[in-house]
Amino acid sequence: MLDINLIRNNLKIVEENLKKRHDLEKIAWLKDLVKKDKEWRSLKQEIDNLRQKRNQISAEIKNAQNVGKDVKKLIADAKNIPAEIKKKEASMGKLADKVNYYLMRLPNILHDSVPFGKDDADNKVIETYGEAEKPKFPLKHHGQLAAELDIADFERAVKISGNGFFYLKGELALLDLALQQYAISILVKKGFTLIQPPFLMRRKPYEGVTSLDDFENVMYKIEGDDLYLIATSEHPMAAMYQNEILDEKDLPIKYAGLSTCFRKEIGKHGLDERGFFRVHQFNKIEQFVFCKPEDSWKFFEEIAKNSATLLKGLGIPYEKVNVCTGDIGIIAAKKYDFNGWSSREGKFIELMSCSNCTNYQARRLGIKFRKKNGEKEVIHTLNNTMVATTRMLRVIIENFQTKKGSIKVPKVLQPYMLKIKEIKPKKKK
RNA sequence: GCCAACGUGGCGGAGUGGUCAAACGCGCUCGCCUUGAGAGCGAGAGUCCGAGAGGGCACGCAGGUUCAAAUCCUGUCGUUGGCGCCA
Repeated sequence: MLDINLIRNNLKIVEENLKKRHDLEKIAWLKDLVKKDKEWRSLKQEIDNLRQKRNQISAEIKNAQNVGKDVKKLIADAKNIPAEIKKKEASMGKLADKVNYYLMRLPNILHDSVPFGKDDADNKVIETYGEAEKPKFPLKHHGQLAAELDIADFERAVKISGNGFFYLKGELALLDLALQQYAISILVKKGFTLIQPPFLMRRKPYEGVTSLDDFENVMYKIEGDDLYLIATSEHPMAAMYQNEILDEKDLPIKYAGLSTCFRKEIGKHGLDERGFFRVHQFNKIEQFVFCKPEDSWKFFEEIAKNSATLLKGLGIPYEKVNVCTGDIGIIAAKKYDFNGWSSREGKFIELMSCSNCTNYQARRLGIKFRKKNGEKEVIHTLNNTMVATTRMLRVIIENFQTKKGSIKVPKVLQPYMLKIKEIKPKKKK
């Protein structure tokens, strides 16, 4: 959410920002927003004056009663005021709702280093690692190979839970855990605290961390309870300090969120969307940082580097992309995507998404910090995927498969999976 | 899940329809004093509108009653205790 004072005092900045984002239809909102805000303020003044009058008469009534005077006339005077206040409050409420509607939907102010562009074609690759090689033999689709090796069962999962679910078995289940543990080990060494949040959240705090559309399109609701399955641990982590004032000396707070994620949305049907790419349930380690405003760009680079460390460790070629002004979401001021190389498909696929939300997310959540001199300021929040296991499993299965149909386990993961070096076809007994 | 009590500042805790928004105590920030620390003294610290003067709101949250609500009523969330259920 944008600061209303920015709109009151620096409308030009907001307008330029919308132009950069190619979000032109929202420019038309600004005029109405300014007008409604003005109306709201003058109405508030009227209401405050009425309240003052009412408070004065109430005090007079009290004083008159104390000296035994008749208060009938005063009470009659006061009697009409509450109704008048109520009427005006209803109009004020409507104005506030509209102002809020705009504020919630106007996007964050972009950082100057975000490349100008229209859509994902204009995103700038700013770093590459490894060789994006074509395979030397025909690679199998990860879902097919996993089924052949009997380390995943999609068909039976469909039978009991529907499309988009899976059983992980044996070495693949171990590999899933190993990825999480490897990710955790990197982050914990960097001073992150591992945190396992609740996997279900109430509606009201959830509204603070996601768009209303998500409730319809993405999130699973528990029938009969005011609870939703989390779509990412970012949500319970961000909501954690809602409406709190943190102490400057406790910052930064760096969390490595560990959770299963649940999402209704599911990709188009077709070969490349089957298997582990778009699924209703997956495990994820997520980086989340609360910090002082002056530190957020430093941490933005730090959490991006952690993702790079993980990909390098696994030996997955990647490109780091500076997402352009037209393709970035409304919450982030700047975003890097990390896309891993899939040699079977011969293209990069999105594995991680790293955002500096500056104070945009925190303002909506009401998270501030108290400075040493007692002043309060809205905090900055950042998040970045460390590893979303199913996507990573897909890349590992496809990139590290051998001609004879086995899968080589990346060296860094071997200590976390009982020293298994290779997932081989099982011998028939 | 049921029953009961409770929910006030950074913390402990007063206040049970109007003189109250925070007595009293602890902690915090700034200043004076001091070589320094401590003690002592003084000032400050919710939020919104307003250039300011000033005013509004705020006692878990949301409603209601009343001229007037921390205080009365209803709902809700939470805490604690008791009972029940249960990996």
